[in-house]
Amino acid sequence: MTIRDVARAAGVSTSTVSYVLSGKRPVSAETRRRVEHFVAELGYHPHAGARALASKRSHIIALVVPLRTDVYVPVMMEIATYVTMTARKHGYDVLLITNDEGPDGIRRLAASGLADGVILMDVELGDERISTLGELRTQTVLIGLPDDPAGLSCVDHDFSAAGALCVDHLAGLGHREIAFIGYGTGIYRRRAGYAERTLAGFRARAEELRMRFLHSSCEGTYESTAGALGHILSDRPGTTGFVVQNERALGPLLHLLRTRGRIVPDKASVIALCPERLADQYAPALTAVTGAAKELGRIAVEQVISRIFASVRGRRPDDALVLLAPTLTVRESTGPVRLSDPS
Amino acid sequence: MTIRDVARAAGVSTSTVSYVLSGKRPVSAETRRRVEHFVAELGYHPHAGARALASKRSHIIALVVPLRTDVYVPVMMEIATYVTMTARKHGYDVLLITNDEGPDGIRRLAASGLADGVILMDVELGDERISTLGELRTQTVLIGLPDDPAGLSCVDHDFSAAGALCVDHLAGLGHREIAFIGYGTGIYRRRAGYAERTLAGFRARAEELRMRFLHSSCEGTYESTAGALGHILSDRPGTTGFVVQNERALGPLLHLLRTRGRIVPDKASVIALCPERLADQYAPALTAVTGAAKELGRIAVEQVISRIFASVRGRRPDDALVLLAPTLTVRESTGPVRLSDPS
DNA sequence: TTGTAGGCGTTATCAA
DNA sequence: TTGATAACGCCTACAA
Repeated sequence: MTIRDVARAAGVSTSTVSYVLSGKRPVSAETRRRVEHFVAELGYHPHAGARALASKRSHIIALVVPLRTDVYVPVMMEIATYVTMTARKHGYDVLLITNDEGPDGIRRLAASGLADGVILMDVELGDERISTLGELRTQTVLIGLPDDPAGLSCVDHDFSAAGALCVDHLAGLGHREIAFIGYGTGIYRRRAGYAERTLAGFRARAEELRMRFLHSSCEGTYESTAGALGHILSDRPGTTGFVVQNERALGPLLHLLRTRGRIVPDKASVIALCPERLADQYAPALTAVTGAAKELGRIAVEQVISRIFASVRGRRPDDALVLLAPTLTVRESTGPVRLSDPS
Repeated sequence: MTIRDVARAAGVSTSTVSYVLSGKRPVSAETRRRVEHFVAELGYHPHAGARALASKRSHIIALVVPLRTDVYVPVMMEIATYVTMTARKHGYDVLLITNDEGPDGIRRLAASGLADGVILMDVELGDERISTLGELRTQTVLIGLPDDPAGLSCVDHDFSAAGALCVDHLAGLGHREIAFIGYGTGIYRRRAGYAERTLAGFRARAEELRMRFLHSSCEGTYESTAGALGHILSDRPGTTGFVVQNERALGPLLHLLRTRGRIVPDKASVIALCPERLADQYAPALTAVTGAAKELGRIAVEQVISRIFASVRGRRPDDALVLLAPTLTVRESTGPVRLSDPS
């Protein structure tokens, strides 16, 4: 089943079939109808390799996923899913690449013409992979935000705004002494953008509003959460607001606050930086600041594709930098400060 | 940078370069060395499309992932990761396909020659996609177990054995009255293999050992977990062992048992069917029955590849059916039954 | 509006 | 042990 079979069946030349399929030159309505009819009837699909060879475009986008498991995995999977669906909508397929291949993997994709573009997930501040990308002629988009995004397009959540939004919400409820419970120290050490930037946004806004605040790292186990809370409450017993960016610490924290008599939300407010699905799942349901994973995936794909188009037309692609605004959803875990009664 | 450039540089013909790379015919040590030298020096990678066109093999495996989100996502991601890494080790790349394309998506992959083989994840008992696969000449492997796996290869965890293993462990500790807390009813209705088969294994073994048992569905929220536990304890107040196959119910359940005075493991034993990482994370750490996700991915890839090889050589591929034995890891949440003291 | 034909980079067959 | 060369299926510039 090749293009010639379709051409013969429809009584036209192969180029006409090709043009009907690509739309790159006008075809009379009648011919187009006949060709499309036989394409459908014969179940014809152009041979991907032949097409890539002749057109110099594979219609494949590579998605590089991290091997690390400290990121909240379901979110990555959700992004990957939306990347795939959006790509398909534009006639592209998605190739999955694990990060362990490193820069060589991307070089291979570029050199073999396997991928027209690359989407790199989980980019870190100071990411050493970024410099390697410049040499290649592959179009690249980052999900994440490196120190220097020159020559690339980037999409990410506006984590800084998310951190600030948490502070604003708590401040608006009258809290004056708050704490940030984040990820384990390893994550800050490797400068994961989502951790570093959220904390920075939190810090800046808290200082701006002259609030007292504390930052505490937490590995996510029950013990480490207990440790973090212990430190906070002994250093700053007056703390009433908790901003939590650590999915695994949420359950333990709620439990610990309860056992310590700090009933949420009457005696303590908790605001989570986590996906909606998670926030909904606790009792009390958590007020949360969230970013839309599907948007990330969609925009990343549209950015690579637009870069690919530009480069095909011989233009230098514009570098885009999109930061998605976070959303605050108020649920049951935050409330106005009540002066602690002496009872 | 094509094969001709390498050939010229090494002073040989293009076919010699090709044969050095593919190893499909003997090449003198000296020539091989020279060719390999220039391949590396020039950073040559064969053009994927051209290769696929000439050889009729794309060296790409398609991985079809479900869109549904009720499966425990990190496990799917882990499988996908290992599929990718194993595939690379064998010189294959992995194309990500979301399930929303349905059978047409797979037809497209086959017809366009984009994929040499397909791995279908999250296959259900009575899966309607299976029948469609027979028509295609693509080699297919299922992760999961359909009612009728004829003409296909399958890999999956031995969920039935896992269910039985839980019963055995509890029985060995002296429990005589146990309960199974599973997923929401929707999952059983669509006959997800991991749910149905685990429960069947649990049932069969419990009956065999003449234990009293109950099955309770649970959506995974705090409320539904409370509901499930409430039913169990009112119907069978003597229940001392809990088998839980529902990641989200674990936290709530532990908390509920504590508040009801059924201290784990002294007054109640809990055994989880979940990944190690999760089991480790609770206090007390959970005794758990687990399957190795990486093995699943690895075996699936090796099965497709072996099928592809067979079909290339004109043989009909053998249908394999591999069920991976589960592992029991005893932690802190299970212990011998203590007769409840009257205090 | 449509057809003809050259070429894309590899593989593999046939010779030597 | 190696080389020349005809496919592989499609795209697209050029003709008509």
